[in-house]
Amino acid sequence: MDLREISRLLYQIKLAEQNVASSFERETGFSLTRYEMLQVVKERGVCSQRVIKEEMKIDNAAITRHLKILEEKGYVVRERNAENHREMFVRVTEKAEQDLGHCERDEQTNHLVLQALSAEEIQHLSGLLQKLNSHT
Amino acid sequence: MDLREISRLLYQIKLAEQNVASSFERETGFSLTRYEMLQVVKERGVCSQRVIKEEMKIDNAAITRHLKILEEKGYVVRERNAENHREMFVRVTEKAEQDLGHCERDEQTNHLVLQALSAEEIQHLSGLLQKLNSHT
DNA sequence: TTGTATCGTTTGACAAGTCAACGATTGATA
DNA sequence: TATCAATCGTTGACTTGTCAAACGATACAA
Repeated sequence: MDLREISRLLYQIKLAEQNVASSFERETGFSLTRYEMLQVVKERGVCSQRVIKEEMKIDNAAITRHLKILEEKGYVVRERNAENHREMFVRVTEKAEQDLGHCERDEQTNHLVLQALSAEEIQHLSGLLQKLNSHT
Repeated sequence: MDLREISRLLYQIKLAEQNVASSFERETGFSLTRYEMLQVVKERGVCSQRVIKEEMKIDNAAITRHLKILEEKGYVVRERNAENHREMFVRVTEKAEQDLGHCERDEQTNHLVLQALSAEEIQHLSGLLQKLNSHT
């Protein structure tokens, strides 16, 4: 396994990422990152940006900017934590719940991944990625 | 397999891409994309940007910009095709060959992927990605 | 020969990520 | 208690990708 073969593999991962992310956005109307972010916030009810950062492994700056956009679109509300004014508390709005539920219902079977891979293959892929990601 | 599970999987792919790309760059000194680009050009001897585009599935604009940087660093030379002045012919320099060979020798076993996955697992991952990528 | 379509590349405007520097709070300590 | 350090978030500069518009060849038709 020389460097050239490794780079081919890594480049395949890059292409896969680009393909799936853009098809996800095309099909749902949400960017993958913002969809995840809304789900993370929704599942916690209320949470600080630090929690989002730890959960999503994404840079603080990116979070601030995504939340600003989500706020403008009326998907989240932010307010300072009264007990600790450094923290911003985020929660999703009714509108977000509705729109998320909406695309949940719309896009059941037509996703790129489901077309390309069987359930077992997806399971397998997920396991490999988890192993890869856990090695920092 | 609902939308939430799909987005989790896709987000794993995104994280994997970010991890492997940045560790590749840290370890070799080349960005993954530019390394691939140099290899593609090197393997063909001389080629037009259109060929790079088809091989790498990357936008034209990105190619132009990467090549500009590689040219500034002395890794590639570009000249118009004398038979068709629309095309730019690209080839790698001596310096590129040397530096590529250099990091080839340096970085044999310490790559993230090799630490995380066995040879069979890598094989398997590659197959799954290929299947995924071939579905557009 | 003169449009006109097409090709290959370049450029500009945007999206989404990084890092580093900053600012406001809070907590710890001398 | 005054100061100093750590925490949380924001902002600015940069990278690397996209798409769309523009550009200079070239090819082909009338």
